[in-house]
Amino acid sequence: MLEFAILGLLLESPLHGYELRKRLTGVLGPFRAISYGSLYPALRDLQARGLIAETSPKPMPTVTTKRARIVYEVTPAGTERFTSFVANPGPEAWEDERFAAHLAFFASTPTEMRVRILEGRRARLQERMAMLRESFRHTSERLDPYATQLQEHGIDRVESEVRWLEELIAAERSH
Amino acid sequence: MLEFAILGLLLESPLHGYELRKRLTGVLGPFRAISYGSLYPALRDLQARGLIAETSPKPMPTVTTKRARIVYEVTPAGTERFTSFVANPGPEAWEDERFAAHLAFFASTPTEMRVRILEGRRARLQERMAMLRESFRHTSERLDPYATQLQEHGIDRVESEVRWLEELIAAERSH
DNA sequence: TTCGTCATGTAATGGGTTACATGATTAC
DNA sequence: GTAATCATGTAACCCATTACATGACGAA
Repeated sequence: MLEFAILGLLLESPLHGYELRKRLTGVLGPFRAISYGSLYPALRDLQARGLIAETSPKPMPTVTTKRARIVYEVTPAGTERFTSFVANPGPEAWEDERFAAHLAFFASTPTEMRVRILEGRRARLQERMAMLRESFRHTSERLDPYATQLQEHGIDRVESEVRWLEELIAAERSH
Repeated sequence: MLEFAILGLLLESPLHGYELRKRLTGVLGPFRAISYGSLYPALRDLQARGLIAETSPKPMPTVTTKRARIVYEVTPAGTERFTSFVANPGPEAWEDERFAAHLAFFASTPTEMRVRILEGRRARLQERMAMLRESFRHTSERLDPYATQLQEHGIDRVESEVRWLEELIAAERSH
C-alpha cells in the first residue's frame, strides 16, 4: 500500500522522507496522513530490497549543510515493481485502500487496465451492496430505528460510489 | 470498539461467541465482519476484567450435549462500563469507527447525548472538509485529473454525510 | 460417509500508530 | 534566545487479520 504510494511519488521526482510525507498527505487526503513511524521504516525496507536508493552526491557541501536529508530515488528494480503493480492489479485491488492507491496513479496506468480496475471495483461494490441489502432484510424488522438508519446510510454510500464509478468508466470509454 | 459492541449486544441478551459474531455482522455490516481470531480473545479479555461472565448452569446435560458452548452475560461492572461509554463520548467519539459504534447503540443513549454526538460528528466532518478543500487548493493545479477526481469524490462523500447528519439532528430535535 | 455448519480456540503476522528522542535551521 | 518547523529515527503497542487446529452434529 504505502510501498506503492512511495514508489509512485518517487518516480515523479526524488524526494526525502519529510517532503515525501507531505506529498503523501496531499494524495491520500490530509486526515489519514502517514506517520513517520511508518514512513521511515518503509523507506529503509524499500532500500534494503533494492527498490529505491539514496541519491548520493550532495551537490554543494559549502555553507548550507542543514540536517543531512536523505533523498531517495527509484531504482530500475523499483520501477519494474511499480509498473507491475499498475499493470496487474491483484485480487486485493478492489479493496478500499488498494483501489485508492491504484486510482491515485491512474495517470501512469494504461487505458484498458484503468477500465478493468474501475469495473472490478464496481463489481465488488455491487456484490457488497447485495450483501448489505440481504442482511438488512433479515435484521431490519427487529432493529431499532438508529441501527436501521446506519445501515441505510451505508447502502446509500455504496450506491453513490457506484454512480461515481459509472461516470469514470463512461469518461474512460469515450477517450 | 469491539469491546463496546460486545457489551451492547450482550446487554440485549446473553449469547455465545458464534452467535455473537453473527449479530455483530448484522450491526456492523456484513463486509467488515469480525473474525473469530479477534472475537474470542476479546471475550476472554472482557471476562478476565470482570465485565462479562459465563452463565454457568447448563440447564439439561441430558442427551443433547453438543459442543460445549460458552454463553456470556454482562456483569454489573460491565453494565456500568457500557453506560459510561454511551454517557460520555470521549474525544475519539467523532472518529469513524467510534461514531459508528455509538450510533449502533443510540437506542440506549439519552436524547441530549444523541444530539451532542451527532453535532460533534458534524463539526469533525466540517473540519475535515476544510482540510480537504485546503489541500485540494494547493495541489489541484499540478495533480493529474484522476488524482483530482479522487479528491473531489472524497469531498463529495463528506458533504453527503454532513447532510445525512443534519437530517438526523433535525429528526432528533423534533422528538 | 462425507459435506456443511456449528463452535471454540491459538500462533504468527500485518500494517500501521503513539510516544519518545534527537538535533539542526529559520524567523521573530 | 526561544519558538516553530524541518528532518530523521526507535520502541512499544494496538487492533485486528489469516491460517491453522480441533471437534461435534445434522442432513444428503
